[in-house]
Amino acid sequence: MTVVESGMPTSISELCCSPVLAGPLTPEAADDLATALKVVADATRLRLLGLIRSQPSGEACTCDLTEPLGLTQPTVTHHLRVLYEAGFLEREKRGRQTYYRIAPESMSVLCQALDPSPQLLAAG
Amino acid sequence: MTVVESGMPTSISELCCSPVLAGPLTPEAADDLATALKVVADATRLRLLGLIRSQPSGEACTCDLTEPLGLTQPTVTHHLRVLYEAGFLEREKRGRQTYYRIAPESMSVLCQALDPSPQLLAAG
DNA sequence: GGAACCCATAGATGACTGTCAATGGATCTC
DNA sequence: GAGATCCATTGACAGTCATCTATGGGTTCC
Repeated sequence: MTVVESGMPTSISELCCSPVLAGPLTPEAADDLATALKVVADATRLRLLGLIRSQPSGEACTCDLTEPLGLTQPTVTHHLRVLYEAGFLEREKRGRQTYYRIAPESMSVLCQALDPSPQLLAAG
Repeated sequence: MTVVESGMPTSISELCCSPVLAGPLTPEAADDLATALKVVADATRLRLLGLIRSQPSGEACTCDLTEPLGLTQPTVTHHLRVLYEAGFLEREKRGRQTYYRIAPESMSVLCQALDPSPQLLAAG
């Protein structure tokens, strides 16, 4: 059986579309943005995103990721879970393996919230 | 006397211009990017950036920032120092006060390292 | 059905960090 | 110069988190 799961939109989709750093932030808005950034502000998770993105199929299962990172399987699973629950990854269970894909637009949303520069505003 | 200090380019300018998340990252590159992201992945520091940016003069001194944040002066000074040393803020000492400004392009550099999406690549 | 494989969970531990109180240094004002 | 003001530094403490070992739950293959 094939089960496709969509990440519960905890942090990413909360950020909406306005470049918040254009003005002062409410404590709540700052917390939401900081929570999403904390997920990406980790070297292991950044490498996971890079590894998954560089796969020809655009996806990777957990066992593909432990060896290049040099970490144990529970640690890799932990980081994949964090990325998934924050909305940066999609996950699909096929047989014994769980495949992860980059959630489209997740990075763009984060950047647009961070940087109110002209080219980003023009693109939106 | 007026002393203008430029942030020692610890993390931000190390990130260069290539969208690293387009492919797999070396442990060193991942560490550099994560270090820069950790600086911004804090609600207090995000609010500081927003407050400074929203000043009509584009700059703010420490005493302007403690009260709207509801934090003590040493804590605010600590966060301003972190942002400065990472290259997100410029600082200028005038008399008793120290004024902080947003370092131009610092956010754009971070976003370009994070997001290899078309509109960002086209702008570069 | 049993063995092998893949992944998730639980619990423990060490390291990092955000915050504060207390203090010191530098500058302005009178 | 004395006092006041602004900022930086230090040391301490509590909370968070990345990692590991050990274990359990499914799935495939023989």
